Amino acid sequence: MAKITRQRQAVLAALDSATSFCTAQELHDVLRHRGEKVGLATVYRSLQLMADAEEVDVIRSDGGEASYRRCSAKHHHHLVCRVCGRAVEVSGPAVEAWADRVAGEHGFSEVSHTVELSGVCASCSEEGGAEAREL
Amino acid sequence: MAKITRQRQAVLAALDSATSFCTAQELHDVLRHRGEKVGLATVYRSLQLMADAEEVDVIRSDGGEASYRRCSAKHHHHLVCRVCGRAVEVSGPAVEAWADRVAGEHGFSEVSHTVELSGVCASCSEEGGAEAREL
DNA sequence: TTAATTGCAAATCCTTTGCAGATTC
DNA sequence: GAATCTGCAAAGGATTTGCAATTAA
Repeated sequence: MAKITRQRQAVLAALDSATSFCTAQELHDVLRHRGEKVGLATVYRSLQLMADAEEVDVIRSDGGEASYRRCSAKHHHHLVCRVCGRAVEVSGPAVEAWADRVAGEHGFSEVSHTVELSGVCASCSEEGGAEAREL
Repeated sequence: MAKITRQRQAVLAALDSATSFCTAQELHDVLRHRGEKVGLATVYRSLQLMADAEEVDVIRSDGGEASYRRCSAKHHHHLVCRVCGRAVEVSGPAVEAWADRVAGEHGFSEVSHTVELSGVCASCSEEGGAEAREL
């Protein structure tokens, strides 16, 4: 079973230090800058394993790439700023309830849902275009 | 502006006859079987145009492919069966309102949201594993 | 020791693009 | 006739995979 290798820990650490969702390639860059030598394929493989073990969340961007995020135990969603990329975690009891109800009405069970909100945060909309320097 | 070509109409027709979401490649196959000669690239291009014009819905599957579906004019979401792939359109006034409120609370504007529900539909869960033969 | 893991590069898969010829308006 | 399409094949970008060398247990 799963061995605890330097690479695996590095990927986890990179994931932990990320503010929001990251693609495998972004994580690979982070590791590279940190001086950790980890192959891109290994990053992909590690993320896959973690995703299978449900240790990380996976979402698909519009471009089709997979983004990963280490997830806290509890279920929640994200509100991401389209301009600066800042993300806020929001819990949505209302949404959870809605999802269950709607699913139930249609006879569905074992329901899971994906909810992602995006918009422009206060600072970015005021300044009319402050760039994202923080990634 | 948009020309009405045989290929374009064929893609639209294929999309209309589909029960649920289809990938570009699936649509291409459908057309092929119907005897319509339409290049794969053309299918992609048509779908892109339609998606831009908001004439079709686009979602990303777990595998990373884009799936398209002709949609009614109004905004709505989908409840998809993980087993047979059947999809139900659900409107979510509750979700829309929630999204706006949450975003507002965090100072975000120009909010958009993505919501997809998946589960196992009644027939599939009863039969404990009836396969999806219909695609 | 030994099964699991890594790295690299080649291979895949989905999607996009360049371009010459065909089409719609 | 002019601006748009289409098809094909080549190009791209993300992710996967084969395999020999490496490493944790």
